[in-house]
Amino acid sequence: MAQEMIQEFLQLRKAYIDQTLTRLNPMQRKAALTTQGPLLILAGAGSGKTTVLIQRIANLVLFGQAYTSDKIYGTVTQQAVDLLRQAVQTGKEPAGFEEIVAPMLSVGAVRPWNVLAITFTNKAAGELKSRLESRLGQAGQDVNASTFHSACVRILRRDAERLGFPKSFTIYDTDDQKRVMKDVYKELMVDDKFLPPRSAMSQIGRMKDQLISPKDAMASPADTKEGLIAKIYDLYSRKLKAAGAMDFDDLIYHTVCLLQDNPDVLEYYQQKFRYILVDEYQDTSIAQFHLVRMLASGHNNICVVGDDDQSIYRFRGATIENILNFEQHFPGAQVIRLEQNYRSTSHILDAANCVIKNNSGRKGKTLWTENGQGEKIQHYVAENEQDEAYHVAMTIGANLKQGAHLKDHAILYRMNAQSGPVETYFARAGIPYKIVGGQRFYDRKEIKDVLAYMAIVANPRDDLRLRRIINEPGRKIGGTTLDRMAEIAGGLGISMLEVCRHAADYPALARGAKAISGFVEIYDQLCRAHDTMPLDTFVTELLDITGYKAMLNADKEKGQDRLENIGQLISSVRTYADQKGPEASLAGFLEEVALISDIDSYDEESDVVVLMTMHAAKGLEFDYVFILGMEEGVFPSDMCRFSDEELEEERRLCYVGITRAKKRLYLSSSQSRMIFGRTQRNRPSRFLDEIDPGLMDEEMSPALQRQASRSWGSNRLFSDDSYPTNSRAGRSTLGSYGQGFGGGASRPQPTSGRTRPAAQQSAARPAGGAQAGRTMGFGGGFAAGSQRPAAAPAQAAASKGAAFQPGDTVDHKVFGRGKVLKVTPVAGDTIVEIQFDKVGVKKTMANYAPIQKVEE
DNA sequence: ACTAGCCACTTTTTT
DNA sequence: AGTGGCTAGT
Repeated sequence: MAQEMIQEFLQLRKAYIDQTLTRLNPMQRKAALTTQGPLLILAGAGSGKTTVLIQRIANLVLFGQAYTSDKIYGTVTQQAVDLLRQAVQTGKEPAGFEEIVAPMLSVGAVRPWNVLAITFTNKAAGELKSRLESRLGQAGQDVNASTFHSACVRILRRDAERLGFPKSFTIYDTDDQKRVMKDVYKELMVDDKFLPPRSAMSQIGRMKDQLISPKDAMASPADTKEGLIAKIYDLYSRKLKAAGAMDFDDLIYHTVCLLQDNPDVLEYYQQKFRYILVDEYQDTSIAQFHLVRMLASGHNNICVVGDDDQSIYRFRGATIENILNFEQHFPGAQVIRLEQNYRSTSHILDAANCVIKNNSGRKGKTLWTENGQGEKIQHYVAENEQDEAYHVAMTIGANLKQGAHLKDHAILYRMNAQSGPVETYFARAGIPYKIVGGQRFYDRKEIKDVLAYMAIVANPRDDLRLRRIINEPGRKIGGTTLDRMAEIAGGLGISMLEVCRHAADYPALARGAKAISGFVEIYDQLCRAHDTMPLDTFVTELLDITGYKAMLNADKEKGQDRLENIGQLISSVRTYADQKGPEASLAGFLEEVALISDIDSYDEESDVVVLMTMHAAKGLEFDYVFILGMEEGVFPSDMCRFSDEELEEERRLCYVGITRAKKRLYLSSSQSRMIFGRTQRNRPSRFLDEIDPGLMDEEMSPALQRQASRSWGSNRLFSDDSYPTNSRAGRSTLGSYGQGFGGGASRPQPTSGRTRPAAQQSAARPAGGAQAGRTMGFGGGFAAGSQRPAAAPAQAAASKGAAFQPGDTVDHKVFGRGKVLKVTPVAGDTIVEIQFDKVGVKKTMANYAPIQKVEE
């Protein structure tokens, strides 16, 4: 009898646990319930892997191994069985459940702080934590979730001294690295033509990713160049160590060294992290693999999630082999594939599959979905990048009319530089947007200066940062003095600041001694301020003590902007201090700044169009996705011309880009594009050719259609000579032209040059032709397609600006209705200030903004 | 020591 | 094309 009761309890317990996973499909469920031993989850794009990760952690914390175990902690009573049955049947926990049944539901439940989850970005870590918190309450916050880099910093902060680094070591960014490298080049008298510093830096980085020490590198140089790199690597490392600094790669490298050389430290972390999860495993490096394997070798509970088709960071040292060879690295590993996609329409998914199947060396999987076909993918052939930007804006406008929001739209591209034309267009048209990536806020000069001041207070050994600000504002401490100082410091093996303190003792510094002691005075003042004040007050005070504020106040041009930026920095210090409470520290803040990336601050709630690279878009999803620059030489990039491996990486990147889209995907290629200061004509990307034509509609820029009709006789523009592989574009152009011509509705439009002298036009506005084309396009679009662009551009521009008067009611495609407040003519255009009903006052450019006068 | 002007280089992607 | 770093001149 008792045995039957126990059996029933076990069955009910299993059912109950199952019930907590109701939203998972069978494969996802299996992944969430497989808690012991090595596990590889091959998760295709949009397969719900984040949900699985969360459910898996929740299952660990709430139930441990109860799902598969026959153990029961406590005595099974009829009451317990009844309560549990009731919970299973009703889906609700009855009174008494918590006290009587809950303790019997778990077998070896895992304490949340014994779980380590590694994510790719800080943002992903934050999201994981907050979703865990809503599932598990406080326990969710106790789970360790962070990036490799932040996890390593935390480990190193405890024990950096064992490696000969101060606990408050500085983290060097790329810019800092470059400066050190410059010194190294000077000291070793390396010719930077023979070996570009960038190349040396990246090769050194790759060595660190492979756990090759400077000694290893020096021991077996394959040729002179490698020998030289080894020497550079060695000196570079010594310099960083002397400065008490680590670069990004060092954070991983030194952590691995620390754990390898200190069994007690390793054991501590093996005990601490009993369950390890690694997301985006396809983008881990060799060093990261070793780190994971060392940590996991205690309990062997290692779960990695990834998609070999989404490996896009090889250039940064990621080795796709980690995921391909997981089963060899961790014997007995189970593998679970998640291939059902919940994100995209089947058209989009099929297109992604079309592209990626051209890669070799894949684990191989095919995503499928139960979502409908959806609309076809659109391929827009633009005349140039302005036309491309214009088309994006128009399409977004049309989507908004259908009820979509700005934030549902993402514009993706290969390189940050491609954001420019779109940005310009959006800014003028008043379309709200945000760029993710590009130059970071923290990369601004004034910010880096203030941070450098903060850094030398935290780490007096940081010579590099000292050099940055010792004469900023000017204190009559010049290059010669600094070089001598560096020499003395190097000779004595002490920091430059230490040399400054005794400047008078060194004859070489006699001339600058007074200025130097003035700086030391300032430095000591800073330290006192730091010791006695809250962090944000300290930074505010710092600006006064150092004279930095006075310097900016004196600068009429850029001073105010820069002070505003610094104001932002101070408020982020305040936010940090509020968040961390008594835990807040200067080093902690600097560390957060060093490791933060732009994507981390991306806020998906704010209703703006978002622009970013496809790399940055990894892990995100949007209803409407635009991928710009689908051209050979742009995407795939020119850099991978000679390497199949790199071409495959580009293709994976394309796969990532396509699979970001939920509802609609817009691809565009441009016939000509200004790139690196040159106008190029690229043929459409091979990735376009790889997509089944049945999945895609093609649309050609109106400007190109007109051109096509003009050159039809000579048949030059789309001859097979100029577009060898673009027969599809050629056909459809002719097709659409043919229709227009056949219907007699359209005649070749006059060129802009005919109605306005070409010389005058180009003098007034270099890209006048293209811009005029856009302006007209907008007009046509807003007149519901009834108007054909026909007027001369100069007139169109002038008349459009003049069409608005204060008091007019206008309709803006993005902001809706509004009243014109003010009209200000400017060179070639008109600023129209509008009070909108919903979004307040905005300024727009008449020629660019999607506005139309409304008769009342 | 500082400034102005010139040249060269940039850009593939980022923790 | 733009920026940043470097040189030469004051």
